[in-house]
Amino acid sequence: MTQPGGPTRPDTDAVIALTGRFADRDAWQAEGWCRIEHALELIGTRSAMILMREVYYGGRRFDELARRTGLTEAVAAKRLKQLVVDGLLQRQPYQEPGKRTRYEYVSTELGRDLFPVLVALMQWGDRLGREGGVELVHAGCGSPLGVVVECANGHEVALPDTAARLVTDGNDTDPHNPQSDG
Amino acid sequence: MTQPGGPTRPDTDAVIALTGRFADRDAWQAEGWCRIEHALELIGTRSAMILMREVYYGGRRFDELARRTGLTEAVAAKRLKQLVVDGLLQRQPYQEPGKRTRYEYVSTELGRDLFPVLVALMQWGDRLGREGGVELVHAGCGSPLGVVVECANGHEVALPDTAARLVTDGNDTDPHNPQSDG
DNA sequence: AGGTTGGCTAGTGGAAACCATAGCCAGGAC
DNA sequence: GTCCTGGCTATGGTTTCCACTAGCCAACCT
Repeated sequence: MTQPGGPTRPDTDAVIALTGRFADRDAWQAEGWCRIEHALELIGTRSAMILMREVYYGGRRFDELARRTGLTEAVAAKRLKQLVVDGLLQRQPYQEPGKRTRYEYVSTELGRDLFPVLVALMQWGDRLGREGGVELVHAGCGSPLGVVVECANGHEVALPDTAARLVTDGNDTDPHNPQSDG
Repeated sequence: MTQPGGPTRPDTDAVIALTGRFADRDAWQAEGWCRIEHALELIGTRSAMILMREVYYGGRRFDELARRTGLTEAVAAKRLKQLVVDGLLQRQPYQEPGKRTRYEYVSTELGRDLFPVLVALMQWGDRLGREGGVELVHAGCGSPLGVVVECANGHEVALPDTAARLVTDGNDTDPHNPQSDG
């Protein structure tokens, strides 16, 4: 798994193998390459994450979301506005009989795609061993949810079987074409 | 899926069904019940997350981690110390020939269990459509990684098939025993 | 003994996150 | 009209995050 002539530090049991141009890890401190950081720019605050949680739990209206998250209205308003700008939520008009038109917040597809992140966090949070809490279960069979890391070919992938590469490297560094490796 | 006599707001297409005592969502704003918040207490900062990222990428030594994350040494030192206290990392002595004993940071099992969270975040970050970046692939077949939400019985679970319940409710609210629902 | 290096620690400051309280505004209820 | 209510907005404060700069300390080297 180690690149020939690659990193100064040998691979160990439980790390991700760096391949291609990314094998020179120290060349990539510059910002803009890490998708985790991109994700955290949008949902890196506690308020953003728990507001999305409440939307998943069916919360829609402003005061509902503010109250159930325990956030102040000021923080909830600011964060909801940002989540709409960022495309995770959208405002939808609604009208209860005899009331004026209001807006509620519902998930966009981008927001719904956050589901695995929430599940992964809850699963990891479960390992922290605090008492009680809420867990997610499969409505069909009642057993608890978790996430499984898989590749696009459907293989379950453990940490030692993982490699990292720059997308601009294409597939020329994948193990099937080792001769083209820089 | 809607609880009989349940919440005031009807279920919609893409939310998690609240079951049992948790169906009264407004009774649970108190802190301590949400595993997402527990998780975020430990890895809720950008610095914690990207330090873990670098450990996954094989970083071990202090200056390596500080430099590759782009964090200042002060921030890196503070956060690494906290990650050790929280049990995600541990300090291991090492000695290069002719050098004094130093410590490097390696993942604990708790830290390694964070892997699906990182993958989920990267997968979601990919949807944000920024150029380039690093992606994770299966070393065996070269195809990109993602996470799949599954229940403990191995069923793949989509958002509308998801229910939330309090763990203290046991299984008495699962769909197989609807008569015991309070 | 003095210099160098790796691994921190300390001080300062700005920005962002969060809380608390108070105010505003549109429109149905009266 | 006036009141009330839901949905914000504004102000002010504390805390946390993070950057920058500078300093410290224990070896190892000379």
